[in-house]
Amino acid sequence: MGEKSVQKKKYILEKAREVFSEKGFKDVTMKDIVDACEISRGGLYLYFSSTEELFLAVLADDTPEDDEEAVVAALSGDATAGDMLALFLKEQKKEILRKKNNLTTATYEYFIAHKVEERQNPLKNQFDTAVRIIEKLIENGVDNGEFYCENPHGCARNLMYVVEGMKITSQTIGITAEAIDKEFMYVLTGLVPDELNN
Amino acid sequence: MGEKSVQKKKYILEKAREVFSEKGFKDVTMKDIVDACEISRGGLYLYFSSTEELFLAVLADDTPEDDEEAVVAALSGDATAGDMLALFLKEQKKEILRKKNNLTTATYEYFIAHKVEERQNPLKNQFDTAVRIIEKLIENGVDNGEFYCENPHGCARNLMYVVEGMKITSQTIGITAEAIDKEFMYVLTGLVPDELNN
Amino acid sequence: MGEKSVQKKKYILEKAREVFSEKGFKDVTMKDIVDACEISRGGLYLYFSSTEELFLAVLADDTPEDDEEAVVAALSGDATAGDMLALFLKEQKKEILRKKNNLTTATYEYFIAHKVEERQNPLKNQFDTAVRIIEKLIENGVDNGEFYCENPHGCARNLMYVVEGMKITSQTIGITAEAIDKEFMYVLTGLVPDELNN
Amino acid sequence: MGEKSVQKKKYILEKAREVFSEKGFKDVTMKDIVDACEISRGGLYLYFSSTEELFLAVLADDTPEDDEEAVVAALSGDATAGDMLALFLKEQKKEILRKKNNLTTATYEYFIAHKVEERQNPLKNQFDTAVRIIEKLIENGVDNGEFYCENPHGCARNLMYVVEGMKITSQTIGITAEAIDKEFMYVLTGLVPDELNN
DNA sequence: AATGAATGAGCCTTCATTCAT
DNA sequence: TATGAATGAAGGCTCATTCAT
Repeated sequence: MGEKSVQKKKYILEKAREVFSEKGFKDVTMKDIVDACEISRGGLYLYFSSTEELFLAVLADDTPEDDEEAVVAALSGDATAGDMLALFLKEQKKEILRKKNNLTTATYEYFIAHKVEERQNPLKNQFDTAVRIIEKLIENGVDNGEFYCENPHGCARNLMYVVEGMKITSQTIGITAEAIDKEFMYVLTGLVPDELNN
Repeated sequence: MGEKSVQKKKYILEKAREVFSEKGFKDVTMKDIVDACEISRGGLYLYFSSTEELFLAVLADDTPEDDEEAVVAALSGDATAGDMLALFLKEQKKEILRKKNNLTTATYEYFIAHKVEERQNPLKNQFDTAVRIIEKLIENGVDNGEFYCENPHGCARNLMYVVEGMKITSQTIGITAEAIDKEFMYVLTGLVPDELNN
Repeated sequence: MGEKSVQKKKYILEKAREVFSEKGFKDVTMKDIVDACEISRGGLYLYFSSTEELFLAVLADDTPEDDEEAVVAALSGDATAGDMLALFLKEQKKEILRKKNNLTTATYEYFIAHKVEERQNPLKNQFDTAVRIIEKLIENGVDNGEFYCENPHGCARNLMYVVEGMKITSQTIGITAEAIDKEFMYVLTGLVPDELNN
Repeated sequence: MGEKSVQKKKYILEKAREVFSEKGFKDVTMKDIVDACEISRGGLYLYFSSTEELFLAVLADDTPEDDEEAVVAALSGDATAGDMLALFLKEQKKEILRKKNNLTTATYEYFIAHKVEERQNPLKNQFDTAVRIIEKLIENGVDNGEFYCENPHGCARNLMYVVEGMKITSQTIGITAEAIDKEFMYVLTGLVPDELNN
């Protein structure tokens, strides 16, 4: 596959991303992709042979770097732990509320229907990565007295389950920005040393 | 609709429940239901005209009572608050891990794809009901010294988001009984008065 | 499947027979059958789900009785053995030359491509039945002095291989009525007692 | 077309032969050939523009010489007529039973579906050539007293129909080495002078 | 000569939905 | 009420064939 094909493959993935973000996973047909890309049916099959394959490629296309960026930002910045945690939560909030170009629905639909080996499950990897980042942040915060926490790992994991809970709630029930803030506030309050809470 | 029809409708819902619990929502066709019920295609349409309608009816069929039972049990029992909360969490755990006759997948699939008016969203109602129950339990616990908690409502809500997070995680990534226990333990630890934690 | 459906199934088989006799087996698509029957695509699938299934049904539909008739005619008639053998060969000739409503092409195409358990192979059964019939005829002829033959079974088998050879030759190279006559004559000459040959 | 092109054409035919011998004729697509040759789609079309053209070229590529060789061998050898006929039949038997690199299936599929002018029909030519060879052999045998036969041409033709019959039987029903031997034996017995048969 | 991306026709198959009985 | 045959739209997929490079 030459240089040109690589371009086209990228182009298809871009368009596919739009389609998945709009229709989720299960409702998307190869025809939808074909229409979105304005190419021929056969043309699409030269690059991808199923919506499954396409979706995994879309996912692979954008998650790794993002994670890496986040990790780098989290560990190398010289902001305080509190600032960084706040930043992280702000990102999560944006993600939870994001309307356009949001693969959450498609991702849930896909992974609900396709049981995947843990090792290769990108959701698992994202979750674990996030937990590690938060844990590190909390530890830093504890070290310099910003936070009080006896079990940073447990706390980080707990926070991520809350985030997951809000993500899915946002998809199925709906959630407001205020509700997210309130929730994060609740969690953060538990981290702040008692003397500062008063 | 006569007595007979009511019977038949119930029968169809029972069978439909089995189908949804096995295949989720999106993969279920009217034909699947017809086959499961061993009735005619036309016959099914006399009662339900789409899988959407059917699924909502299935949901309506079994959630209300269950919730009610739970509420009643929670408020009228004479067990301690701690026992009752433990019981509640045990139920949640069972639900999260349950393999057979589990509508979770179908429910997620349905409500991810169908945005529903908040008021009529059964997931919303279940969530809120659960929060109220837990809140009440915590308050009771605080009153009699079993628990320590400055914000019972926030704590209850937080717990439910964690539960939601674990539910969806169980569907998409997978989760072990141990992981659930650890998580519940973490939350409960935060509720126990400090002097008891040591 | 009710009375009506049985009618329709018969109707489809009739039409399918025409299609197979015109186009052979491999070139026939479900669409060809649909068009010939003037029914809907889905309609056809209610009765048959592949051209393979259809073709086997077409075959099953007309071979058994024919064979039986032949057997009965061959063994119960009161014509001489010579007359009956001549009749049999005349039938074979007609079959070899038949243009319309001829499943030979389709049959060859089908069984060349689909290896079938010997027991269930209709071609095998037809061949063996024919051999038995001829053998019986020859034996009768020998008994009453019409024929001379030391190995009726071998002779019958040989004759059938010749018939098979002419059938396939007719399909691939082409064969004339004269060529068939000449060939049958050659075989028959070997059966007639020497004194009559001169 | 330069020297180089001739080489490539030969190469393609070799590979095509393998494909046809494995898949018959009708199931072979241009893509199959392209894949087998590991050349480009467009590249193949420079040499052959359909599987029909390819198949005819494959046939033309290997039959003429073989026949010629056979003829030469049959007429120039100094073996006895009986030995030579036995050799010929042994070759036929090998051909009938041959599994690998066997164009029989493809050939039947092709010529069943494509009616060809007699003159240009390679099957016709092969058949006629074979008949001539056998006829000659029998005549030689009769001349030197090995055989007894009043109609060498008829006998040769008959033998070839039997061979054809066994070939197609081998494709559609299946045939054993023993069945072939038995059949050849039957035919040969008819050629041996009576005094030798006892 | 050679490549291989691209096209679009064409077949397969499944379903929701209707309707005569 | 209940049946189930029938329809036709829709999506999946594969190929022969072309064409710009």
